[in-house]
Amino acid sequence: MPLKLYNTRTRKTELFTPIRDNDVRIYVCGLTPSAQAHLGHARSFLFFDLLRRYLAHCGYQVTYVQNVTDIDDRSIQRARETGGDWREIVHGYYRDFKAAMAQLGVQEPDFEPYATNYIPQIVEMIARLIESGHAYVSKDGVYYRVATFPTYGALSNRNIAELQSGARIEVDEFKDDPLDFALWKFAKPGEPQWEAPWGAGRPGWHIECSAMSRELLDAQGLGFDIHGGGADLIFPHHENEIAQSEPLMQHPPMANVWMHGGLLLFDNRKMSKSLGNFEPLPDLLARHDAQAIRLLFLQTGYRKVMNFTEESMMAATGTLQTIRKGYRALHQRAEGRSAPTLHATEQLTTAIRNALDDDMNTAVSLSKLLATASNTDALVAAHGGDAQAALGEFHAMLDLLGLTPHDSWLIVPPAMLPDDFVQRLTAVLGHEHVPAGGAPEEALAAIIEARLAARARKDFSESDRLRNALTAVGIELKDSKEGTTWSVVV
RNA sequence: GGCGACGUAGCCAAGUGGUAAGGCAGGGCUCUGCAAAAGCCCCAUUCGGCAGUUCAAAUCUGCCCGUCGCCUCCA
Repeated sequence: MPLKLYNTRTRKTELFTPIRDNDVRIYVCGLTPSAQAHLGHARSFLFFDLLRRYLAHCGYQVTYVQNVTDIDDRSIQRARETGGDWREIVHGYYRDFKAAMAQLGVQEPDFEPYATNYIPQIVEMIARLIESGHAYVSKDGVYYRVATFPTYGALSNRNIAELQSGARIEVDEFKDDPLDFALWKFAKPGEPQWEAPWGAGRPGWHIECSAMSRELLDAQGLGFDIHGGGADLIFPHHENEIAQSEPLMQHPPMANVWMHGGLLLFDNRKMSKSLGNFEPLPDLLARHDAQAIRLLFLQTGYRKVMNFTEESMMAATGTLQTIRKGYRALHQRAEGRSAPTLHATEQLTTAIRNALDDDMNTAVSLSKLLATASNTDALVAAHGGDAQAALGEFHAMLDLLGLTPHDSWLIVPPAMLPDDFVQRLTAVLGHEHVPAGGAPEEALAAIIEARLAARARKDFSESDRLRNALTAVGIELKDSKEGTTWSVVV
C-alpha cells in the first residue's frame, strides 16, 4: 500500500510521489525562540519527526530542514524590556528547546539554518522581487505587493477581495495596500541591523523561509516535496512564502505537498505566546515521561485539534506501561535463544505500515502495536515460536514510532527510600527488627528477611504483620519465584 | 462577517455506505498462604439533535444545537 498524504494545497489526500526519484526534501517551519517553547510546539515537531522516520523507513533518502527565525520584533522588544541582548535571549530559548526535543527523541534536522546567517540570500531574493515588480521600497521598509500575485490566497482558501474587506487587517500608512507585507524593515536607532541596498535593517517574517528553503533544498527553483508547520501558519505565513518564492521559480509550486499539524489546546484554549496560557516544555518534561508525551500525540490524528489534559497524560502514561511490559515479556522469552530469523511473518509491520500509509494514521498503527504488547504470545506464535524474531519486529516498530526501547525498560527501576525511613519504621515496629542507627536499606533488608523466615515456618500472621508494617511506611513487597522485591508506593 | 475543524462509552480516541478498533479507568475470574505481578473475560443495540436518501447510514444530504480554530505575532 503506497503512502498517501493530505495536502493542504489541494485539500485532498494524495499519493505521495517525490519530485527527484528517491530523494525527498522537507522543509518545516521551526521555532521563533522569542519565548519558551510549549507542548504545542512539541506536538508539531514530534509529528514531523515521525513523518521523517517513516519516509526513511520506506526507503527514501530524506533531507530535513527546520529553520530558526532568530530575529523578530518580539525578541527585540524582549531585549529592550529586560535590558539583555537579543541574541542571548534567542539562543537561550533555543538551547532549552533543543534539549527538550532531544529528550522527546526528536532527531536532529539535517539543516538547522538561522535566519541571520542567510542575510545575503534574503537580500538577493528581495532585490529580485523588486526587479520583477513584486516588491517596492517604502518609507519604513520594503514591502511585497500582494496584488501582483494573482493566486494569493490559494493555499488558505481565501480570495484577495475578501481579505481586503476584512476589518482586522492593520492599516499602515507606509503600505500601498493593507494586504502588503514587509520583506525588510528599516532599523530604528539601537535595533539590530544588517546592510542592504535600500537601507540597513532586518528581514521581515516569512522571507527567511523562502530564501533558506531555496538555498538548501531547491537551488534550481523546481520545488521541493513537503513543506510543513502548524495549522496556524497557513495564513499568512505560508501564503506569503508562496507569494515570495513562486514568482522567482522555474517550476512552481514551491512545495508539492503542504502539511499542517492540528493545534494543541490547553484547557480548551489555544496555547500561545500572546495568551500566555501554557506550561513551558522543560517544566512539563520534568513532570512527565517524554515517551508518554509522544505516545499521547500518537493516539490522536495529527490534523485534529487536540485538547491536552492532565487526565489524558496519565492515561498515556498507563498505556506506555503496557508497552513496556509487553517488551519486557518478549525480551524474557527471547533470552537464550539464538539465530534470529527475522522476516518470518511481519504481520505487525504490515499492519502498522498500512495505517501510516493512510495519511500517517498513528492512532490505528498504535492500536496494532498495543494489541501485540498485551498479547505477546500471539506475536511469538506468528513468528513460528521464534521469540527472538518477534522481539526484533516489535523493537523495530517501536523505533519507527519513536518509542525506542531503552535498557531501563527491562528492569524495575530501583526506588529511593525516603530519608526518614528508619525513623518511620521504628515508629511502627519499634526496635524489634530495626537495628538502631543502621542504613535504611539494611533496616528494610532485615524486615524482609524476618518476614521470609516467618513464611518459611508458616507463621503467616507474623508475615502479614510485617507486610502491613511496611505498607504503613509506604513500601510494597512483591513475592515471586525469584525472591522478594520491594518498591516505594507513591 | 468570511473560511475551516470538531461533537463516538466515565475519560482519550479509530472508523467516511455493510452493521462500532485500541488505550485509560472500572468490574469478574484463574494463579500463587495473603498481597502484588501475570493471564483470561466483561464493559456503546449505539455514534450531538431532527428530518431525508438507501435493501443498508456514525459514515451521504438538509436544517438545528454545541465547542474550537484561522482571518493579527503564533507550531
